[in-house]
Amino acid sequence: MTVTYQYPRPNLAVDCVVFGLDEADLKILLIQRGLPPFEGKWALPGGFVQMDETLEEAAKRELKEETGIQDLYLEQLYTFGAIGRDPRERVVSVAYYALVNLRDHKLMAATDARDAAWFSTDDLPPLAFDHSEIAGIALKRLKGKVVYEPIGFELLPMKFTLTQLQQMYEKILDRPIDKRNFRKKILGMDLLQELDEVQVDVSHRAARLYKFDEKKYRKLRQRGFVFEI
Amino acid sequence: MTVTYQYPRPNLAVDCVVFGLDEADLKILLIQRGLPPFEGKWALPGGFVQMDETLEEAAKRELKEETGIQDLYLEQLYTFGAIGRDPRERVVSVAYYALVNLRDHKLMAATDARDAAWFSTDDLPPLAFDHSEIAGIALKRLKGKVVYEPIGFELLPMKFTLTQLQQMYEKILDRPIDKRNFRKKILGMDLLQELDEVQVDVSHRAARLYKFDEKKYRKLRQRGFVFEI
DNA sequence: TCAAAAGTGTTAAAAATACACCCATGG
DNA sequence: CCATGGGTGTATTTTTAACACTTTTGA
Repeated sequence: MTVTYQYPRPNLAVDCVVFGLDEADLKILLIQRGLPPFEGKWALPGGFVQMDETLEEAAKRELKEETGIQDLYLEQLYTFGAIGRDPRERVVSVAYYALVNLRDHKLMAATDARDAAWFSTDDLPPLAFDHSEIAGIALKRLKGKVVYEPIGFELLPMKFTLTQLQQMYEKILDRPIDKRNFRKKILGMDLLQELDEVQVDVSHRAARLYKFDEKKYRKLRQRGFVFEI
Repeated sequence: MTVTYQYPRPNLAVDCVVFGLDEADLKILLIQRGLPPFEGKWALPGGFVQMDETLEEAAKRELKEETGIQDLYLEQLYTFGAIGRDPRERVVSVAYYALVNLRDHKLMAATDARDAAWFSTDDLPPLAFDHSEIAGIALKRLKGKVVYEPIGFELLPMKFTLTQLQQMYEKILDRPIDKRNFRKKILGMDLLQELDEVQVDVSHRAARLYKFDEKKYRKLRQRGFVFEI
């Protein structure tokens, strides 16, 4: 299929910075490119926007195609439009960032990608295009946003302990948090639902499990409540 | 000039939400469209991105062409990519928001625009395309950002009184601020340079003039200082 | 019984808020 | 001399920060 336009148009793409958390640290999902340009190099998953899909739909489609990941928290980050950012031709890219629970999402590399893998945010390989810059901006946004919106829960399993929650913030913000003050604050918000369950298979006292109460949060926010760590 | 591509591409545009402040309230700059679609309707200034310019350059060019405004604080807001947002064809638009000192910028409507005018943010006319939504998101962003980045100064003249500064925040945030506490806080940040000048032509005690010290702010920020109202 | 992490309150310091009067100037 | 907005300090409340020991559990 070919099309003709009266004026030239930039190509429009989406790129995704997918964050995941494991026991060790905060990670980003990268794919190894199977095609030129930058063949063999690591890059953010992404691709061109089709005419019948929104930007967010394009981001979700590409993620699924290239990494197998579905059902995630996705939010627009920034649009990158520098002239030479793609060596072939003009490409403007709308970047998204996503948060997933790393353990729930098994990777499978597919179309256009040789491989897909998680990389620690403080040990990223050199990336194709301007993807290092995009990843850096995404990380900065995540650090900024996680403290005043309850998005960090997206990185955890549905049921989590207060220590897991605290460590999530410590890893993202890269600073220690006082355990007692943290618990006081987070429980005081009345956003967590205390479950009648505790950890299993741990060789020490099992911690109580909690889950984030989305419904309660929405109600509180309507009344002017602002989440804050 | 015509061009042929292998696959269809969305058209790429920019739109600008320009905020200005006067004695009365916070305003947005609109143009009255001189061409279809939505001919005669009010809309955000904007237009298509050319191949040899970045997104920000496109935004600045369109603003200058359509309203005569130059030299302003400009920041990317969000990219809008819903399928039917332009009735003619698929157009993805990168929205920017800008802050100007209303009195320094005389408007002159030009290309594609019949007219350009300032409208109070709480009394906007119905707008073309999805521009009402864009304006709403821009206002929300401004309210959110003005409290933790010193961008509000862009709305004031270079030299301003503390009362003007306070009223700027009151108009944007839409809530009263205590005069003494405000002065204590803002002067305590050590970001304002106290000038040896006072207001002229006022029929009461003339207030001292200040200016924002950009250099000092950058230094402080490097040391971890975070601006906050 | 030991190792490992869970769980729990109080005190001090800092920051935010509430609040009212005198002063300088021009008309 | 009056109207208008400019300029200033203190007391109270709220929020944040610092800090250490006992409990539970499985190995």
